[in-house]
Amino acid sequence: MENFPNNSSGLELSIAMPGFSSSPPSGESGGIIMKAAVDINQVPSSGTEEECMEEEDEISPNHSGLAPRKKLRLTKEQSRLLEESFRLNHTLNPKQKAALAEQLNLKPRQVEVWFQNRRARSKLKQTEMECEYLKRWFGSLTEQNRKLQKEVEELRAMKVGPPHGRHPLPPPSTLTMCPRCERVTTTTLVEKGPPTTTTTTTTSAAATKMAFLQPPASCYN
DNA sequence: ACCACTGCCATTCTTACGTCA
DNA sequence: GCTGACGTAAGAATGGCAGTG
Repeated sequence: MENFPNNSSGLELSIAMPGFSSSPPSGESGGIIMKAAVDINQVPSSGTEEECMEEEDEISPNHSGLAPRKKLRLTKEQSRLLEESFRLNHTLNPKQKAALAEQLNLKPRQVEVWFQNRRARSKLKQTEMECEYLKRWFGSLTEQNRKLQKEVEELRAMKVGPPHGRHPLPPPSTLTMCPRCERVTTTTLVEKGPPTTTTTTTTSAAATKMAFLQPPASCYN
């Protein structure tokens, strides 16, 4: 059973989102090929931006207004290694940071910043996906609400005067939302049973329409 | 209480790309 | 087709704040 991500640090949805491709995180934005992209196997030669940066950023640029800060563009290989590390760990301890920085020929601070920004991008992506998910959920609930309203109207009509020998309607159902996890359930009342006897199912309509609709793991705890 | 360190966040700013005249 | 101006997205970097040991 897939779980809705309930830890924001997890940052990885395991749900299938229609219209969303789990694109490679950062690096190449939307298939854009950067002109300045360096060959993976190419060792940065003297004069590449990385080394310029390495040399220049000893000089504290910026808000003095004098030396405009130079922006480093990571090579594909550097990005690849960073992504690989990120996949393993979303945060680095000082040792890992230093080792990675040395391996990439970057400063520890740069590695740190990259991870910082990478976490932010993940979170943003996560938020966007959750937003989309909630929109779809809302749409589904609206539809379900519409059906239930219709059902209520039919029941009211029956109460006024049911035709003789008419096939009985299915028992009325209600939507309830778990206040803790906001999981919506459809509750069907069973006639002649004790008041607590209900058959509770997850919103089947929504669940079938939206394969990604999964209750949070906390719900099962 | 103070300090150093670290993560997060909002923001700035550079760079590369696409579009258009 | 080429070119320069302009707008925009991506992402590297910065500064500030809060939490922690």
